Amino acid sequence: MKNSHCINGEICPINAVKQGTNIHNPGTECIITQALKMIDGKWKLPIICTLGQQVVRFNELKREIPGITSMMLTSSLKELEECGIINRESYNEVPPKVEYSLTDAGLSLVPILFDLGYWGSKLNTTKDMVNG
Amino acid sequence: MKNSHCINGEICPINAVKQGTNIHNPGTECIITQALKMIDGKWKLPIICTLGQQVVRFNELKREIPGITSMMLTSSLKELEECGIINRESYNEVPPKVEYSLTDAGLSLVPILFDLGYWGSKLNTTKDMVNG
DNA sequence: CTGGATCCTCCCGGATACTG
DNA sequence: CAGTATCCGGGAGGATCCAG
Repeated sequence: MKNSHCINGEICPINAVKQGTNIHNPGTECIITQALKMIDGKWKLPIICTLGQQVVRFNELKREIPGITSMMLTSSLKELEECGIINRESYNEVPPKVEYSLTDAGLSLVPILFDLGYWGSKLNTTKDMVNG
Repeated sequence: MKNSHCINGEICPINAVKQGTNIHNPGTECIITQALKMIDGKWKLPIICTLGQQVVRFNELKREIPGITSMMLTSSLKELEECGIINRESYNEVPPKVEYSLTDAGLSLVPILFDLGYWGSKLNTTKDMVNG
């Protein structure tokens, strides 16, 4: 069964993960860790899911995501843009108008996240049954 | 396209995510956020991937995961056990012997994580091509 | 409207020493 | 061998005010 989950003949993610934890090899980080880092942080997921299929402006996002501050929204959007998950379209108008949307890569991430959510909900259901 | 990603007719994860961010509704957290929390932390992923299909003892894990301390290994294993991802089997022997392995739920998580890793690696490949 | 700059708090995780 | 106990620093994220 070893390496049965390897992707396209690359180094087995299992080994890659272990390398990723090696402080002597910080450059060889696991691809799963890399992917998780892209959506890490308190507000990335709400942003991704709020965007969904839509094109949304800054203050719309702020309204749709209760509790987020301008600073956290700005920095989260910036990081998501830098790793290619969202598009940022700025119009030179007064007052300013900036529109955010998911890239194709961002759109392709959504079903995977829903798989993960479904996995978690099944797990909780099982636990609830065991606990009565 | 709305709700096109809904899981089994449940509330659309998009709405669930936004509820999850609502400080007035802390109990209604998004299933994706819940799932991500289960594997959150610096050492959860290395542990899961090191276990893989194997049954591994405490100090074996410690050796296989460079940099981890006993304390972080203990607490991470505990959290993973509590949410049903790993099994803990303790034998009453001297010296002590405790074996850890993935539960069925834990095993079913691995392919999803590899999907995520594959998604991330594709995204990076695309970016590299764009940047030359 | 779309952010930036500053200050502050909390807690994750590291270091070290100890135990049944 | 398989953990505990304690102390501590750094960074993520919140609050508030400011700006083009």
